[in-house]
Amino acid sequence: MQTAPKKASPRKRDTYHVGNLAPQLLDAARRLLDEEGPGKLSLRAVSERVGVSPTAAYHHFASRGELLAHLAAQGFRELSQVLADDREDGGPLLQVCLAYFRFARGNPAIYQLMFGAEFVSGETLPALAEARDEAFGRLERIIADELALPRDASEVRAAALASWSYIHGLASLMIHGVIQVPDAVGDERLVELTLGGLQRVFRGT
Amino acid sequence: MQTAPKKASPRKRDTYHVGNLAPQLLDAARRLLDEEGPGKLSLRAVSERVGVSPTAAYHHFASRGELLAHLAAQGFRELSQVLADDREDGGPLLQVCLAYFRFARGNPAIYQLMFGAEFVSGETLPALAEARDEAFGRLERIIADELALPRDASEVRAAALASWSYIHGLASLMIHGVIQVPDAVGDERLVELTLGGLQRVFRGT
DNA sequence: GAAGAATCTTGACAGTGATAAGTTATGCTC
DNA sequence: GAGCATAACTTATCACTGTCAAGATTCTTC
Repeated sequence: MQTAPKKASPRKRDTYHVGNLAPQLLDAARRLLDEEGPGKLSLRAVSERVGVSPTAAYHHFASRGELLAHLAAQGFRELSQVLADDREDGGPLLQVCLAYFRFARGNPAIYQLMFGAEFVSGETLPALAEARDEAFGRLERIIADELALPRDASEVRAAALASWSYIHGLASLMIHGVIQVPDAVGDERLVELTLGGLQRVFRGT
Repeated sequence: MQTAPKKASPRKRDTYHVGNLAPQLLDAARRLLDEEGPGKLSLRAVSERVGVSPTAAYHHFASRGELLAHLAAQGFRELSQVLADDREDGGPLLQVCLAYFRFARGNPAIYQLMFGAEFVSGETLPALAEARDEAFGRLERIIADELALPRDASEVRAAALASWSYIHGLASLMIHGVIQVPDAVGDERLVELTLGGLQRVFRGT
């Protein structure tokens, strides 16, 4: 099982490579995504990295989109984990937004994929919707705790959706280079600043 | 120079010179984008729609990306217009968020392009950055008016960036199908609900 | 009119996702 | 173990994409 040539020689295929290919493909895709960014993520590149023929993936995924969807689902699971972990001291909202933002900043390619339009249009993979819903549910619970009084479920939902919109918007603008945060500012400061901005907006009203 | 056949027949190339090709290409691309969505927006499809050879665009745009960038810039100019127009009665913030959201809802493909990662990475077209900055500047001025007291410029900027993050995040989540707003709710209601949610969050803190 | 530049076309190349048909390994049944 | 059905993987190929190079056409300027 350990032939694993770093880079499959393009000359001749020596082994057939039966094995659990799907997770290997996902791993390779994830690494390729982090290293080269999306756009470089072709099935051929992924397959070559694993050392397998360009069309081998089709025996495990219906299409390129489905592979990407699995990747995105994995991203949502990681995000859920992050949101669950970083809930310690300080204002819960600030903490959670910071953790969210750091995840996006640290994994821009995956984040882009998670919320990109590559496959989201049309019907999505059930596992993806599930992972996404779970991440949002976690956020929702945190927001529910944040709100002082016990509230209507729909109110909690609206507040969570609004918070999600804000932090996702900030992350999206940052990732796509729309806002270039000067290095002197830093991520934490950016989140603090904008949260303070929101606070000021809603005090003034 | 008004030969200008409305729609070139795709069968045979009868004339050589079309005239001012660049705007025609942009127009065709815009319509194709609205009708078929991104992903269907290939240079070949655009060229064929204008009735011109597949590579004609390269005499007016350096690459496909540059054409898309011009399209995005146009989108930002439209958005600026929308933000300037819909500033009448009611709370300015709600009005402006509504206008913004309606624009995104009404032009999902262009909006996706404006904030997508297709070309934003790397150096962007100056005209695009300019149009984007102008749209944000407009938002910034609106937010400045919204805030009661005269404020520090950086505070205004932070508040505007936060507001932008929120409404962009909401639009992005909607466009990518992450949140499916039930038809019974409607756009206005969604914006109202989430704005109310934010208010509640920042009151409770 | 002719020269030269701008504009547009044809032809080609490398790369992409995807399908179809053939090849090899795995596992099941006796 | 032998035989065979099936899953896993490969090769060959297709249609499509962005892009470049070189040729054909039109416009401009003298």
